[in-house]
Amino acid sequence: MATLSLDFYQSHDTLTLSQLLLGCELVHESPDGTTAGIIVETEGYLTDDPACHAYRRQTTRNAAMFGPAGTLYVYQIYNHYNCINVVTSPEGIGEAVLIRALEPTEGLDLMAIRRNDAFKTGFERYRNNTITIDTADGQRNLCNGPGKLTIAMGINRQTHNGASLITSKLFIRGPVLHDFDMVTTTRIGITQGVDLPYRYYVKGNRYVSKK
DNA sequence: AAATTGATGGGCT
DNA sequence: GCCCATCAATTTC
Repeated sequence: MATLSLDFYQSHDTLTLSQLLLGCELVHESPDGTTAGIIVETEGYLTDDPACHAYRRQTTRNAAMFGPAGTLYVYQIYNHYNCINVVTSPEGIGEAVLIRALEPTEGLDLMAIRRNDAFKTGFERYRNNTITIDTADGQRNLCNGPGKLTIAMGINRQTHNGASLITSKLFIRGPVLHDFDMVTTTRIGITQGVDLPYRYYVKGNRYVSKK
């Protein structure tokens, strides 16, 4: 399946893209190896939406959101975690799609190594945690949340915030999942705009972070 | 089973 | 100083 083009990111509004990205495959061809997973859960953030990081003004943190469509916005949340967004608005406007969960398809062993390394260097209380991919539960645990998938895919703020999904080693391939039912609901973990139905996920998919 | 809480970085309200 | 688009252990029905 072909890599999504600039034209694709430019041709739809943010909420449409939030839905169209479901079933597409996020791929990272890193120096350590390739990992990939099907996007099964997204949230849209709009410029007139109080929950959006770009709601007020451009700052050093949210600057990438004001880049062209197809730019990656990576931000840090709650200490050690990062979350990734696809910018979906023209340059100068800050809208994006948060990728909240992946169904892993490639490089599960590398994902587990990265998650386990993160446990060792992360919060002291989780240092003894281990993920194994021998079980279905272990595999489900790799990428079923925005903080987890960012670790498993080897994405970090330093090298990926502001990067282009069109020209870099991190990109999205066109839909590999077809004919699924989609659930539309409210977003998770926010304190503003809590009633807006901007969260979408693949119905029945076991890798979705939360029902 | 569900609700609560601790960890403690980095950018601003 | 204060506030988080989280994760996983712990506590509480």
